[in-house]
Amino acid sequence: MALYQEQSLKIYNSMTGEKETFTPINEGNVGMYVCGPTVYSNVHLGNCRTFISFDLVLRYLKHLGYKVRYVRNITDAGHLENDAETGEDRIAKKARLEQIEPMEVVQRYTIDFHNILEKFNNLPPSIEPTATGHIVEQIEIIKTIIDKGFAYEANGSVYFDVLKFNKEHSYGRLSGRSLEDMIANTRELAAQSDKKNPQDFALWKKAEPQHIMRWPSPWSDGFPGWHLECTVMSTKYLGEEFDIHGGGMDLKFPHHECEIAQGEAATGVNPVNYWMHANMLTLNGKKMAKSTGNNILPNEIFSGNNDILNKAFSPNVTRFFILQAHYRSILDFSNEALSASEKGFNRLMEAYDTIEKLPVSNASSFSFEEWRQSCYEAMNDDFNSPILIAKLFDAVRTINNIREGNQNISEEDKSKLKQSMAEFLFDVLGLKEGEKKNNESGEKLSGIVELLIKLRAEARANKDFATSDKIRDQLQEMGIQLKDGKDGTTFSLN
RNA sequence: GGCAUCGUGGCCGAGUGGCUAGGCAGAGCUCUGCAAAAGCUUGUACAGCGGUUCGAAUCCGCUCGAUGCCUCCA
Repeated sequence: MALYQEQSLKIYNSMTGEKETFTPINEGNVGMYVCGPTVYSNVHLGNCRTFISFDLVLRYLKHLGYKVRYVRNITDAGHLENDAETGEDRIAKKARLEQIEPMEVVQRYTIDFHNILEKFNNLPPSIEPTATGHIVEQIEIIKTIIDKGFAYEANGSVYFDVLKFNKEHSYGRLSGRSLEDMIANTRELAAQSDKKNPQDFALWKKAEPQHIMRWPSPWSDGFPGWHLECTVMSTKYLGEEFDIHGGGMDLKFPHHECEIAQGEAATGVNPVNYWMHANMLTLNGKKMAKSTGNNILPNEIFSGNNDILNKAFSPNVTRFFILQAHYRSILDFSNEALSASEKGFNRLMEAYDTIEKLPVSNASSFSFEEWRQSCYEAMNDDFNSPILIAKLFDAVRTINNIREGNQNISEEDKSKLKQSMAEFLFDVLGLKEGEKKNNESGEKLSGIVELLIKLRAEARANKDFATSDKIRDQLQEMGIQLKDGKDGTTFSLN
């Protein structure tokens, strides 16, 4: 029996604003689509938060025994600067500025994106399609939408007719807007536009002569609109109706709203059952964004080479910091918050390592099953990783108390606890087991330190504290921390 | 201006109509030759003002403040 049959997962659906019991279309299988990055620059930590959030979702679904097809796209064309009338393609702009081919830009930042996510220990998607690889499909769906009467051609470009669509369906459900309000409050300057209506959005844009990224189509040599690629690639690989669609909160409107419209216009059915939106990461209380310079790059965190942090933090700790907040809450990034996470994280991992050394008793003084189920309940409640982590810290206290002889654990519970902790820490939260000093020089180092510990112990036995303190203090200066415990001295590298 | 979200102890962050997470910092204690490290113990906070209720920080209203979207954005 799969775990998902025992556990009742609830997901907050942005469409309804409520937590709903998750039931996939095909039992045991989940289709999930997440909007990926536009690869025109390095991903910053804010971008990463979204992908880490959905990595948590993916991992938990898999842990529950679902077979998940996870599709995450790469936007390598069609994403314009500013508005669609005058904007320049982001990729093309970068290529022009750096005097390289657009595909070089795409390649460079796609590689960067993959590297960073790998450092964060994100699982790769099942399929990672690109917009430029699906031009044919995008042209086909535009034809369909035109045939159904929800799009029109104007001067070589094709626009989605929002007003027409709104008469038969409804536009604005996801973001809680009404088209009437949008029309009443639009700040659109009625510039030279081919659109019938300011709310209409481009499905296909005719390329200006200087525009280098262009493809032939029945309407013009041009390029697809940004919203279209996600509709095409999600439905191509997951079906006209699929389970989960995710993305950053800032994509809710207009991007996801347009996706719903395109999907319904083309197929007549609502494409997505559960909409999930990850909230923003802020820095100094403001949204982290490339355009404003208010951001930090993952590599700047890992190296400590930045003005915000006073030291480097590992990808593991950074991931832990992100998971200590719920994915739907705004999270503020700061040196203090990250150091607090680091300390907590280290304590958690040390307790995990302690489990196997615990003395066992005939019976446990606590209920393992109750604790385990409380961990599942946290995750079942819309992937509440902060609560799960709190439960893991409860286990830390229990583990330490057992070690101190204040509590007991049975042989059976001990192995179960170890297994469960590993599952939650590594499989579900996606943390990496500490980088062990598992190489040859590491072994030699620990041999040397063990020797010094022995010498120091001898000095202490002879009450030669000058020597013993010298060894301890100098090792400390080198970043090797000696820890005098009940059963001898151990050490750790800072 | 419109739509939406949020405002929790020194800091970060969950949650909830009464049983009042968790982490970090602080304090006390244990251990220690002294330290450090580690461990244990310890915190009644929920923007303000009204209202509903036996009871609200949790529901409703207003005020103030912050943020997001409305144009590209994870």
